[in-house]
Amino acid sequence: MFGLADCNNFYVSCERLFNPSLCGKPVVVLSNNDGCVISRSQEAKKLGIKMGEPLFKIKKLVESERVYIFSSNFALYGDISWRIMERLRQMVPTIEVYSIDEAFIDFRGISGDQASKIARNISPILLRDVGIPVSVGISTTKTLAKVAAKLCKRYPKLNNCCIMNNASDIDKVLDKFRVEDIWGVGRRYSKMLNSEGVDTAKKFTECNPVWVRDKMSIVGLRTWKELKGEPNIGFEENLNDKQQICTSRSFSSDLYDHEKVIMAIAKFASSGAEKLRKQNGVTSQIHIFILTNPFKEGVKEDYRSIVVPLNYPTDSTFEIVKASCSAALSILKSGYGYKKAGVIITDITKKNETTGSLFCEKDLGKESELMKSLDEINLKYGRDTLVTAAQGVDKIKYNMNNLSRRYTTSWEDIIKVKI
DNA sequence: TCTGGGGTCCTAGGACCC
DNA sequence: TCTGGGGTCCTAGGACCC
Repeated sequence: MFGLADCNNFYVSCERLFNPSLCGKPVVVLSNNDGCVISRSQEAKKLGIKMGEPLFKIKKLVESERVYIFSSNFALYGDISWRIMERLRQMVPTIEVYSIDEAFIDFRGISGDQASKIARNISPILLRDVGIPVSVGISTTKTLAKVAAKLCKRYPKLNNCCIMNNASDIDKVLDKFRVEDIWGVGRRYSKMLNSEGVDTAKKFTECNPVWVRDKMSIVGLRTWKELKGEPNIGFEENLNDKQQICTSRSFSSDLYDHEKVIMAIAKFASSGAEKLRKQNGVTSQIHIFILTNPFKEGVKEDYRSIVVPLNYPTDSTFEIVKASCSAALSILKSGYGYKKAGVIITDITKKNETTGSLFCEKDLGKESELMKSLDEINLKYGRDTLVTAAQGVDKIKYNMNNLSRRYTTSWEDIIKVKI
């Protein structure tokens, strides 16, 4: 059996944890720059607020219905997530942390009865020890466990735990389960399937596998097999090392000043480099991209990206910032207002498994020590205590007008709460 | 006026090799 | 009129996820 533990309305639940008066009220959490809705309480869903909806489109509703609004506070959510995962690890054999608010559980080698017994305890214990409501679904494959977890959210009488293991139950569930709700079937595929008359998960399992493979590639076929109870998606305990690290932001206004865009790129590059060092990686290739506001009509539109190969694999902030900035400089065009930019670090290998370069003139050992000191100083005295000059001193403006405190991770904020 | 950010995997097609 | 067969690697783009 496989299980899935999935936090309910995670970001909203985190905000409520430190502000219980929000319980029972409509609450939403916004994306960076206070752009779109990315988490909604049950009450907010009931008001018809959709996932991904821009804030300005629901302004009226927010005012008339007194919806509580929060800017995203990832320092808080990340820390609460870590607590959830640590507590979960103590209860079950093995977990795969799948996202900030979800973990798969490997129950293989344990009897169905025992797995069910454990599963029923997870939600009450996490609620008691961490304070976050969690749905738990278990079944014979990851995809079916996803279905089961979704049922918990649909039927409160399940008490946040749904065990789906006999064939006739699964059959009944799939018959009522819409194809667009299946994990792995997105907007495009559900539209295609619907147009072919395949509107339920059950009908999907009755499709010809050759047809499925043809229309939805090998990925779709895997989903098809999983729904029929045949495990086809691997269980990965260590998903920590990223194959690419992307750091990007939208700006609060269009930037016509190239210098400002370059400063932002330098900042993205250096925070990417820091994440790279955290996983002991080195990169030999970076992508830079810049774009104008695609929603704005009547202005000149531009999207540009460039791939920069590096001379030798590196984790140095200096190298990565330098390469990123000069690449960005080469693609920026005057007269365009840039709304968003980003740096993607790719071609990542392990630092200790990478051979040095014959033609590198730098003392890489020294550079490594320097980076270590840089990271230590920024850890001790706070982010951006020490930055590259390219990044500049002036902060680039982002909208963040409804930010809660970092209740669990910032010493200043912890003190404030106590007072 | 205001529209997120960070990932994964797969496929097709081009450039190149012998 | 006729023009091989078998590969690899890379990239862009598309699909999906949260």
